[in-house]
Amino acid sequence: MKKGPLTIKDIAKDLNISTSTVSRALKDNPDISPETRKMVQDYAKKHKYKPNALALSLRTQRNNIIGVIVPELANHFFSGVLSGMETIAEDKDYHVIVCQSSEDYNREIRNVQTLIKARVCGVLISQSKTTTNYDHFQELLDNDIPVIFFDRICTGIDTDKVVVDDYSGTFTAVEYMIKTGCKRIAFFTAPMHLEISKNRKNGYLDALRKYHLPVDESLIRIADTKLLGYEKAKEILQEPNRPDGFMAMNDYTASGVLLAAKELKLKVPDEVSIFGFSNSNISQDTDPMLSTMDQRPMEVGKQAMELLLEKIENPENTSRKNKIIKTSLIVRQTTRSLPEEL
Amino acid sequence: MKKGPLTIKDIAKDLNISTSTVSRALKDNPDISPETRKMVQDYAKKHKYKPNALALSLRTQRNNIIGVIVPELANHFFSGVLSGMETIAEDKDYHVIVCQSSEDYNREIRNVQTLIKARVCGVLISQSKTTTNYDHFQELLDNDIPVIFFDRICTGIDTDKVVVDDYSGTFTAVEYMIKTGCKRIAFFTAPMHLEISKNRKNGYLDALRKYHLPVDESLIRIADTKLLGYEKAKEILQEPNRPDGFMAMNDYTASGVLLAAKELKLKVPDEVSIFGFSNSNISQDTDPMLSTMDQRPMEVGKQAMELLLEKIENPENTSRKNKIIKTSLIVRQTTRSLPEEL
DNA sequence: GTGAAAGCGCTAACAT
DNA sequence: ATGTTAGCGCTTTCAC
Repeated sequence: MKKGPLTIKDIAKDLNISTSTVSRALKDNPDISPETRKMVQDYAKKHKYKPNALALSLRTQRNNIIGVIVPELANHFFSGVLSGMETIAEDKDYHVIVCQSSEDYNREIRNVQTLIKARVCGVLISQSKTTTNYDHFQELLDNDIPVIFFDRICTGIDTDKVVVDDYSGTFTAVEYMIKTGCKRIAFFTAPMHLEISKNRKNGYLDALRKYHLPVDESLIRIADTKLLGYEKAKEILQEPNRPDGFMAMNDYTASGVLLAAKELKLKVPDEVSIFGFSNSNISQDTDPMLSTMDQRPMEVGKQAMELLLEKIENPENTSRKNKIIKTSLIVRQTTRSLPEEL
Repeated sequence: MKKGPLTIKDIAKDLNISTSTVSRALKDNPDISPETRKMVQDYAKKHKYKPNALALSLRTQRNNIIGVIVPELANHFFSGVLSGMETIAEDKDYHVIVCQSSEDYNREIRNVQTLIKARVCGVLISQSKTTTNYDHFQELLDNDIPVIFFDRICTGIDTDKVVVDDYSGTFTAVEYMIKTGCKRIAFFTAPMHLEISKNRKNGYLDALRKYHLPVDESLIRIADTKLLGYEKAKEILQEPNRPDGFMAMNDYTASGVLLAAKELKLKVPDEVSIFGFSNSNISQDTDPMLSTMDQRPMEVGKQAMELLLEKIENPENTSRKNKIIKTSLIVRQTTRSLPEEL
């Protein structure tokens, strides 16, 4: 009676052959006679032999583990992204180790150390909001561990990235409102030092320009929470020349705008159109339900993982790749319908 | 110029000592002279030596990886649970590998195979809704891999479990409504064959009994979605002897009930109290915001992970442990305030 | 067609 | 106080 899991050695002893023969037979090596192969394979199946992944890793120096660092797991977007990553990884026989930075720079550093120690063969990162120094990311590269950033990308490190197309997402949403009759569209955004804000603003401005609508700076406000959305909308909607459309930073802000409009007895979407962003759960909970842009978290996750695995499996290819994930328009009830196409 | 990461061998060669001395010096073994120790440690730090976890695992037959199988990652409860697990694991230097079954029995089987192959040292499972056969779980135990179930426990396998206290959560919520003046409380539940429904119903009934309120079977309805909550509430609220309180299966159902009450111009909470369950995001998005029971996902995750690590580190202790995580009452705006305590 | 032996990185008996 | 050796499970030359 032996202890521990069955090894190649055990099989060899039991079958009176050498370990190398067993090893080869298991991989259907044609050098080995068909009879021996069959014998070994039958034995393995019968005794549920499972190769020791640890020993394998030690030899190949590859453990097929991918590390992922996200700011927060309990978040609709990130858990969706992780879900997408999982899907691809499972397909190609990789495992995913998750770490959360909890938006904390120091914890993020520890996450990186952990992953280096675990000798993962690649890392996917969406950086914490508090991270401003990138030495720890560089350390990954110094250890020859490929890194891909997604969503919250790090512009200070030269590597591949996967981002959501904020520019054209915003452009499309604003264009939709214009096509459905809006003439004065307000833009509620996050602080302008963020990359995301700049891209969204450009999308907004370009849509207005395309349709020759005037740009009114007073319609552009910093508001990225439900409360701020509510307050600023209430303010702006009581001015003489009130807007007839709102492009919000996210669904929470949009829900605040909606609240303000309802309180002012303005009809949504007839008098005021509202567009959210993210397609988070809340967008289906409001009444009327929010029109919004889906950021396709699954797709972000899948693409990032695919990019990484490609890089791992073709290390000689050093070209930079940036993927931009198109958002997808979700028209619900806070915007009007498109007029019939010609 | 050598390639690959620095090994003990490299250090030994460079310092003209043996690998065992290096190994010992790195662990501050007192057998080694302080000078040698310092020399080795300084060298290691300077050259950023990192022990090869793979080689270590091969020796110790332990890789400090924990597998987790959840039905769905993009879910408020499960991502919270995972978050809690992560916290504990990180503390004790374990890694977490996530798998999602996507509520699919066959995928769950594959998840289990994957984890066995990866030779994880323990597994945490919340089973898929479609799982009715437990052979794959048994296989984990046959491979000497400790298993803990959480939330969606498997009653067919003899192992430790961590569950949410549905009984007393419901009891507490119903009791709260009674204390704040409700006399006729409806109970909206999921299908009664589920463990969770039975436990909740018992909590509901016992609370009524404690305060000598009559049980009216017509107030107990199957409703576990927003739509069903809306429909059944609308129905029941228009009957002559309408209820003045609702205990819902989850926050979605509760939001449907709220919608119905608002449409019928009933004042919430003055004329109708409503309790949700889960403390999911939506509970803060409704107007008024829902009173609900928090299921403390973090706590579930932490406790499950602690139980597992204890089992891994003390394999000789074979006693069964079941943990019941108390829910916590969250009073928002769909219930009245408690009268002043005496 | 099969076996013996070396080696992946590290540790721990067992020398000296 | 330090070095030598064997071995964790597996693959892969190199022999025969």
